[in-house]
Amino acid sequence: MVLQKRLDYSFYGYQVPTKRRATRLAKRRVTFQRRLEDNQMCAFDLLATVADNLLQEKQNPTTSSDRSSEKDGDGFPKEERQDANKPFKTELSDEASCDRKCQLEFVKEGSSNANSFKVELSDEGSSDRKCFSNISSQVYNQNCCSKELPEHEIDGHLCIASIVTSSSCSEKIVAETLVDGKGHNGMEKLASKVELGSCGYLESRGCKLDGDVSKVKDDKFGKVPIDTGTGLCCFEDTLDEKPLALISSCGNAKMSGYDDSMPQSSWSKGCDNVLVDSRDDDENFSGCAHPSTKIKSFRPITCIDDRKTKKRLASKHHKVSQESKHDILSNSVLDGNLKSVYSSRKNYYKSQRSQMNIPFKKRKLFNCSSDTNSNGYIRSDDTCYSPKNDTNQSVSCSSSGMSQDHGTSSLGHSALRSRDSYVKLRIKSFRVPELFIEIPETATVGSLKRTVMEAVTAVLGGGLRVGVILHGKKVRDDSKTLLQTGISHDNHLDALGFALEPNCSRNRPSACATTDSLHIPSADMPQPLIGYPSSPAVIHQRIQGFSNMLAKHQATSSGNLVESDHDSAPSPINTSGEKYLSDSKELITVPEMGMEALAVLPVHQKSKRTEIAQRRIRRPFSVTEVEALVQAVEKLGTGRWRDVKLRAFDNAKHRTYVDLKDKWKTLVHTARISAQQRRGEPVPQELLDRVLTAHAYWSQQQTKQQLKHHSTKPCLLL
DNA sequence: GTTAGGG
DNA sequence: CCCTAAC
Repeated sequence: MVLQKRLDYSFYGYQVPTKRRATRLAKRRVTFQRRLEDNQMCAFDLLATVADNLLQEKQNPTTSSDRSSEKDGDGFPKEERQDANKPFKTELSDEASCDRKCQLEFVKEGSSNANSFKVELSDEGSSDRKCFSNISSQVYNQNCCSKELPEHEIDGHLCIASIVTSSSCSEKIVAETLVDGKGHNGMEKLASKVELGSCGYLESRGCKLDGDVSKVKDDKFGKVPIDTGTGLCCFEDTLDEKPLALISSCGNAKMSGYDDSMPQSSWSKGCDNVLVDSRDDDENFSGCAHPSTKIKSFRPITCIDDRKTKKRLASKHHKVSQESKHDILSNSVLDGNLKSVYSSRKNYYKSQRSQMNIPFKKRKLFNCSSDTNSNGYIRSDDTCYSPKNDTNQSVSCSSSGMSQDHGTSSLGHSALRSRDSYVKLRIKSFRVPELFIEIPETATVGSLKRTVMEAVTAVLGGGLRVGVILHGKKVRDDSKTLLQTGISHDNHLDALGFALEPNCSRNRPSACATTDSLHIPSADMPQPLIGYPSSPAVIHQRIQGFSNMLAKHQATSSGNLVESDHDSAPSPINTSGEKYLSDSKELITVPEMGMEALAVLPVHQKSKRTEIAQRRIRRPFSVTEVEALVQAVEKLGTGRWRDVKLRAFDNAKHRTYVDLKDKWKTLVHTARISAQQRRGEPVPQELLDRVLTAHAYWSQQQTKQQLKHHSTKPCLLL
């Protein structure tokens, strides 16, 4: 099973209504428009936005006109309308019983080319709908036209717990996205560290990612039927048809309700419903289950002309991606972040009331599409994974940094504002690079958690630094004052952004892995899990860029052996992947900025990124591989790397002959140094001895050859 | 496209 | 692993 998890997601550039309409009808027809360039909107936001509106409706059941009268000057409804203590209910079947129910429906609008979809709010039969247009250049897969979200009862606080995506076009089921609370906590810490002048930053509450409680508990989750009939939304990328990622935000989320020891297989296949329980400390409890909410989104990927990119773009990969496009399923889970959003909203109502116009700007998301980005803005990406192998499943989960959003910032627009000459910034979150995890279905949830934790730790532990971006440019001069730089309280700081950047190259791999992995289709992996024991060890192997690979290959005595491309999955072959790579490694955040700013920033930085080559993920050679290499070299010699590759690593597509040559080089070096000086996974001395022997032998042969040449040549000349 | 070697 | 020169 393949799990792709993004710890954070972001997007930017969609417009939020600036005003509530005067009439009820109008009010309910709020159109959110995203910039085409972004071409994507994550389901999370979509839902969040809708939920936001729902919340308002709930709070103000009256018509908008009535509501307006109730509003304060800033237009925020009074808080007392919220019934915070009332548990959030999810009504799945008994609609009639719900006094207030909202149905979120993703509807394809117009022809397939309309490229827009709506989210309809059906409130007691009425058709309130919010229309999102241009969410994706191409939304909806042919097979998936509409998505229906389960009804949610709104109770004071909305909670759209999860968005699970699955593809109706494919039988493949999406795996679960698990978010390890720890991992997220790490992120939170990260974010909090950078936060400047935070006001009212709240700890994100732990959110549990739960299976569909209503059903899962009974059948051990996993039996929840996928409701393809309701219609799934598939966002297809028109640009290059690459599979896009799914977005889901996973804040502090943790799996609960599952037995750690339970094999994932029990739920990985059938459980496409993920329920997120969001608990709010302020409120007794609020949770919501969203069974069968499925959204599939594809992120548009722009092709880059980068030479390197091209180089690395294995045609096969492209191919695969495209092929797999249909197969891709991803689940996205919305998590507690949403909740946070609402809480924050709540706070707004409570204290600030000024930002009504900018509902969701709070989630600052920065997307950097492949074409954009240069300064580490990352497009909220998406993750797509589509293993051909049925056994493989992919999950993509992106979590948004929204969890930190508590709406406490005093000003809606930009976080920056102050009466005095202080610049107040509030960084809600930094984006954490995507992680790519592949784990056998038979692994336990517990091991999954550990794996995720490991990956997260690797990312966060790599050392980070903060970068400041102003108007799309990195501010490198640390000695300048804020004023000199243009970061002053009376300036519009919309264009100010921060980025977490790796301090060293260390983070790169991880980022890459995650990013790339998305696009690597299953096709790419000839032998998915075959030949790999589904032991925990394998799991480690799957964590690209982080842990040592403990791959246990079933060494074939003869030639070809070793890794199929599992590991290569994460390979940065994709164009998008490449670009993102650099992006990924940077955690990005921006103070609350207006939407425009968000949209604009990436653009500024567009060009630069493209040029940054993406480094392949580091894939330490396993002992098995080393053995295969040694064996091949013993036979073929040191000058025939291509043959060595074909002989022993033909199936390991991520190992080029150059890699093998390099490895041999290091092996020779390793063999010559003392054991104490060696690092990484220890190579058996026996192998090292063979390396030295073979190296000596072939060096001698080479020398002989050269001598021959030298001796013959002169003769000829003479 | 391969090799070899420095980085 | 990357990059390049050299073949």
